[in-house]
Amino acid sequence: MEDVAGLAGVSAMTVSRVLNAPEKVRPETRARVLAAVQELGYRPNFAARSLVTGRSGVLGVVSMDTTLYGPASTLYGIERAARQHDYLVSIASLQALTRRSIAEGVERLRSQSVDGVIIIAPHESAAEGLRHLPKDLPVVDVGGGEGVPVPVAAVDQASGAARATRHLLSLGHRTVWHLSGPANWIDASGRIRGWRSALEAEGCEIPEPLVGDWSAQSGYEHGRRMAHDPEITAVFAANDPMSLGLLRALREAGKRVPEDVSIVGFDDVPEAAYFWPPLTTVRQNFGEVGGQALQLLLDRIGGVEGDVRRMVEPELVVRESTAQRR
Amino acid sequence: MEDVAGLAGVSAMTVSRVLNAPEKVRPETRARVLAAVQELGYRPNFAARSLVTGRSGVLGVVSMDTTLYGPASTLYGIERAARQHDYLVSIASLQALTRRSIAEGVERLRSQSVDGVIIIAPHESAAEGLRHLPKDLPVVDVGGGEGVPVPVAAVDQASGAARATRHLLSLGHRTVWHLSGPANWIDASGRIRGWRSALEAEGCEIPEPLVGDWSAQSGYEHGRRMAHDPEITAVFAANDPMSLGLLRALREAGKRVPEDVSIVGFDDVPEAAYFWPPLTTVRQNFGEVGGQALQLLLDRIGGVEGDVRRMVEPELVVRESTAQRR
DNA sequence: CTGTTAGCGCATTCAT
DNA sequence: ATGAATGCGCTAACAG
Repeated sequence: MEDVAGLAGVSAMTVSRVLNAPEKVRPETRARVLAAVQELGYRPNFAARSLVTGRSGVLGVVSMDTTLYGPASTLYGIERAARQHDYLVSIASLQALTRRSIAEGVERLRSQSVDGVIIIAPHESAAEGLRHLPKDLPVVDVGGGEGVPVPVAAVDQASGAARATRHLLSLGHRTVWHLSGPANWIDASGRIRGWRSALEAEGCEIPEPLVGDWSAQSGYEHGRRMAHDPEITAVFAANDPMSLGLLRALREAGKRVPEDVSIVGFDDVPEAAYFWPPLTTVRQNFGEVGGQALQLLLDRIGGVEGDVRRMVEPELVVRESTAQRR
Repeated sequence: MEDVAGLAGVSAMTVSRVLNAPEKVRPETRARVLAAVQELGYRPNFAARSLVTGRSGVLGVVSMDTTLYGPASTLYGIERAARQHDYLVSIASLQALTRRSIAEGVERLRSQSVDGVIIIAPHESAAEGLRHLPKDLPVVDVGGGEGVPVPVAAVDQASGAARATRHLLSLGHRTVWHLSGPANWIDASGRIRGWRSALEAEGCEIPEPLVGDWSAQSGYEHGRRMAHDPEITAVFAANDPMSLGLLRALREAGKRVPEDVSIVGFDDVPEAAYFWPPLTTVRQNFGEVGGQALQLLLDRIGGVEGDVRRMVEPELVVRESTAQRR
């Protein structure tokens, strides 16, 4: 910076001003400095600035398995939004969602002095972890449940599940079975809630939910059993991979979809339109959730207080895996 | 830090040593310092350390669309490996893989003084971008082509494609058609190369490759056309989503897989085993690639010179979408 | 093994 | 509108 100042014939201070508050410097001086910056290829030292301002310009994201479609898309949304606000995003991925591992991930990020952290941890045990966070670090949760002590951005799972269920009911099905995710996942319980309330509202019988583990394999295994039950004419599966497994199991057992059984999934992964048959499913706008989470975090960093919940509405995408009950 | 030093009755320097080179401090002193650190909840200031050491402990990853299975998995592998070496990973995702956008991503990362950058950009235009990188920044490329001027970690695409092709040939098919990715993607051209050479080695006719865009939709569209040609009994598709589209198109047209047409994909996404029929495909170990890339980068940061290529062998996973020619 | 001195590159404060 | 002095928190180099 001294060099730049020298070349431009000003003091280091002026260079600093040009970079941080250009309007406080006379245009001609500014131009000279900028030219010098260009010529010398000067790059501000981030660590030094951070040392004196106390802010790093880096945000952290703690997440489990960023390989899954949901977390990956959310992360992508966060990163895109962060870029627009001139923030960089660092990631800490977790092996498990225990209170300890969450604390550890946050700690790792914090030791690099991130300005705030977004936690993607749609699991009950995460809520516990969120309660024991350092108070002096702005934190936002993505997909968190009700009792979470920090701002939350999430897709309205219950609403999406209700849409799916009502769609099936409107097709004349007596009731709707549910292949759910593991019970201690926030998303899973939200979807169960929405499904159940939609059935209740219509006075339908409420079957016991079948519990899968999100994988296509678990959908397949449950599907093999369901195929034997002629009562089952409509199934709402809690995500698209399970729907895929379900689809295959039913077909192998000689059931036709949607003629014999209608199926609705959840997520709308890019491939869902090319399942066989094309899958009716509930689309989650993860990018939007990521953007909302970032905004919430920026607010927090800016000193805005209070617990906020930003809910994003999911959307039912009707394709060919659902049909009128016969 | 002064406070810690005071409480432990030592100088600030000793505290610093305890944190960075514990073996250079007498155990009892060390214990006292550690206790003081605990009690005061002291956290080293990262920016200050970085300012004086010149290293930040942060690595950058530049990638396009971390939503796709390949990049997401690679990123995950990198992050996991980085954690073991006490590095944090920051990401810069790109909208497009032009020379400009790559330079911009690297620049964004560099302005936050990352110690090195890994570029996931399996696209030809990226090679151009890689040639114009700052010389003073350690860079490693994932999935890059031959002429790339930096160390590269990648799956051996040609080898995987050859395996897939030979598998089909060994099943008695006269030749193998290829549904490729866009020509300017490194992976796509590597797979074309491997497929072609395997056909040549057996003296088979080499059909013109059909060019898709990686999406299930493009697989579907090409599939509709291919279904009319009775000559086509074996297809090697350049990734799993295209295979999915292909599968559906063929079936809709009344062709059976694998009885009428055999299909091999590439990637082995988690759902591939639940396609209908379960997809024979080539598994890429992205985690391994990520780990290798990180190691390469660490070497570079450590001053190791030279262009290195670390190739990871893919593996053929035989399932039920391929069968003997009838 | 431990302490002292110095300075990393920048922004804040107070002058001019 | 610009400059000079000061210190952010830490570690490298040297001294003891």
